Amino acid sequence: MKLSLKLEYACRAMAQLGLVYGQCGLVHVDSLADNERIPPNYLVQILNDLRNAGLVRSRRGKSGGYALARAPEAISLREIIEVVEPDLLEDRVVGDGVCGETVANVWREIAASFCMSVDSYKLADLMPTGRVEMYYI
Amino acid sequence: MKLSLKLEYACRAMAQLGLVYGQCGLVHVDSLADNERIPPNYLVQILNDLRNAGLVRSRRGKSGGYALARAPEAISLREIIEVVEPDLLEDRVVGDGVCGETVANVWREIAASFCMSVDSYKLADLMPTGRVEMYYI
DNA sequence: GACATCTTGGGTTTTTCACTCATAAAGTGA
DNA sequence: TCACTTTATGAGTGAAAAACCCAAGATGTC
Repeated sequence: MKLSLKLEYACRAMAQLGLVYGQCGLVHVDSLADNERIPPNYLVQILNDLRNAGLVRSRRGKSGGYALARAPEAISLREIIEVVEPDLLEDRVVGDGVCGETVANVWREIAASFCMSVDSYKLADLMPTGRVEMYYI
Repeated sequence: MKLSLKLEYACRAMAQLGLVYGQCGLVHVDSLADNERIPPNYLVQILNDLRNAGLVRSRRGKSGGYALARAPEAISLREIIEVVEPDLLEDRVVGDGVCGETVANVWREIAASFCMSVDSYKLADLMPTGRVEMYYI
């Protein structure tokens, strides 16, 4: 399963936000970037996309930062993929030539089962459960 | 499901070869390329890979060409992927940061289910069943 | 108003994709 | 043996995408 760095970053950042969900404090980009080893400048773009999609909310200025817009159990992995790498969910098969149709049909089935799979995973499944070493700022 | 052109070409070419399996004649590259709308020069490379992997056999010179090495029912979609785009089957997750581990675990599960899925599809499933318009040379 | 933080848009570097082309190797038929 | 046909192989190329970096602006808090 070839997943892009961008998608992995998004999953990790969301999981990290999930860990502090309910503590009603916002997390800074730099904090997220440090904890998950993500280039800060790149993470900003990803968080921006997630915010525009309504998965994350943010505030500017001093004591600004990011937080989940919903509970980790209410956000599916599929929603994250949809924001960051929508092509992974759509089945883009050309379907040209004599066997194009049948080949495309098979891939459509495979894609459908993949979609169902990522839809059943929730953000909570991406979060570590036990005691986690975290550095709050 | 974002599949590369190369993989789709491979599926279509293999399916096309499957259609003439058992007729003990070899198919030319140009014939395959025409029937499946694939750039001939590119198709040569793909067929070469498939041959090195033992999925296809070939002969040069006049009356040369390509044919399946096994029956369409005995070749799984997974084998084709393994040759043309192996990254799709391996789960390349970095797994860095605080949530890297858990995120990687989830993707491993998803990848495993994907592998099983493509393993259950056979080349025969990619071939059109009814009467097909084909131009034999 | 000073400062910290998010926001936005553009730019850059590296890699991958999807080919093309030239040349070599090998088989066929005369 | 020679001409011809077909596959074999490796190098090269143009465009696009991936993975970033940076700067200037907007918006908060103190």
